[in-house]
Amino acid sequence: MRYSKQREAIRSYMEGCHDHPAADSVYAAVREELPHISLGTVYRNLMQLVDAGELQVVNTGDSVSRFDPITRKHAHFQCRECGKVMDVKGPSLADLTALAKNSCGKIDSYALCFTGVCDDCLARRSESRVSSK
Amino acid sequence: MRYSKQREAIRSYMEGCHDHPAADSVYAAVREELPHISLGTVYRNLMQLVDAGELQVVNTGDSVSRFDPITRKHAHFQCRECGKVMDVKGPSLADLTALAKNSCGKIDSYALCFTGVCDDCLARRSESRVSSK
DNA sequence: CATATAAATAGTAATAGTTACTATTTATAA
DNA sequence: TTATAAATAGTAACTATTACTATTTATATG
Repeated sequence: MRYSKQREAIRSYMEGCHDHPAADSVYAAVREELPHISLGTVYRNLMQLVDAGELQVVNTGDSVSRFDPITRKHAHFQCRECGKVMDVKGPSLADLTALAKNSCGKIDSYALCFTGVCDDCLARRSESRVSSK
Repeated sequence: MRYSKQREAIRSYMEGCHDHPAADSVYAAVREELPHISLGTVYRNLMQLVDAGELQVVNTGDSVSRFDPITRKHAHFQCRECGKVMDVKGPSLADLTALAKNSCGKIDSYALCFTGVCDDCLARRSESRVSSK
């Protein structure tokens, strides 16, 4: 894998990025620094970084792939109101397989995404409830 | 929701269908009975049946929506070799939220899909290993 | 039973996310 | 310095899904 300023920009953007952006968000962000970068380059490099073990793909079930710089397997939470995705610590593969009753094959990974309403949206709700009274 | 033979065919096909087909598989299957049914009709009716609580959407993370006549929330297992999706009993929302450490908001649902190699593919593997010796 | 009407359909076009292709640029080894 | 292979930008293609529209059809009512 040869150096390229495009990949470096993507890598350094993703490094401290904990809001699980989809490719188009990464594209928008990196374009501030490299206005001529193409969306295809963003996709290609994100996948290369995944293959290199520097990123992880997160699929919440809403038809877009998101990217996470924390490569240790972990659960996520997505707010159905604002769409935000957050990390969830706790469940390990061992915990989860211990709960699983079926013997369908050899389990070696998982994807777990919780759904609900995030604290911010809950707060926003009660704010507007109060102010409308 | 008015009767239609198309919806009835989709409903009765899905009723006893436990292999979690995607829309295109449902389309192919129902076309044997109704050769002129259109793919759009299949999608529309599958979603209507989901809205009516007769089906559930299953997202394994491979970019297609699958459909499941068991509407009680449950986990799944997908074989990375053959793509097959199976039901997994055991983990409940209560079990899973008990494991989750973060307080990101109010969790009210989840999607859990295990990944690995199914028993059939494991058997196929050892078969070919034996026969190639 | 006839018929009005609103729901559903088939067929097609459009959309979103993603991948593939290709001519050109660029990192880097010799 | 230069050869070369990897990477890029830009565009086209692809897949899953949704939207649109003219036509058909289930069904409630007179």
